[in-house]
Amino acid sequence: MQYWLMKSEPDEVSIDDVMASPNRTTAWFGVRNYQARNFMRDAMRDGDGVLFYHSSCAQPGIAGLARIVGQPYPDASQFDPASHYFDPKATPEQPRWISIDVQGTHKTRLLPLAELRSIPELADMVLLQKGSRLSITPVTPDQWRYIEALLTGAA
DNA sequence: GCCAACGTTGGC
DNA sequence: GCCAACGTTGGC
Repeated sequence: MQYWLMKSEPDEVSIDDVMASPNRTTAWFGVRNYQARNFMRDAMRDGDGVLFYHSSCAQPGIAGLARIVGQPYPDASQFDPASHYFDPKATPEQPRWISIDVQGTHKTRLLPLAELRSIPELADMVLLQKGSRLSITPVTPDQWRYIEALLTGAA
């Protein structure tokens, strides 16, 4: 069991959008960074925990909890010339980019980035390191437990 | 809108 | 393989 933080622009897909989806599940597509892709392809497992993060918005921060569902599969948008995420170098025989399904479990209060930065126990989060921009970053079990308890009141 | 930081591309 | 130029991310 591993844990991840996944960034989404709420204008594109917000925690409310995820919770309103069938089965509260949505395809995570449009990742166009190799390091983030490799996490999806090589490390994510069915059931992994996800911190759902709102980025590039007025109130950046963690907005909910989710989990990984199933296995990765080719991202359909890479083959679609009309898509913003079209990649002319990708073919169905040799896909470059992948999707994975994410199921919302809780919408939480917004845990703002500034508050995350103020918590000593979370100082080592990859998200908070200088220059960190990756849209998918690993979260340690300790970091997960701390944030889960903070947001859900769970022990 | 600004800009720092990082990633990708492509000529050589 | 180097590296300059360019593009993107994302907080502020």
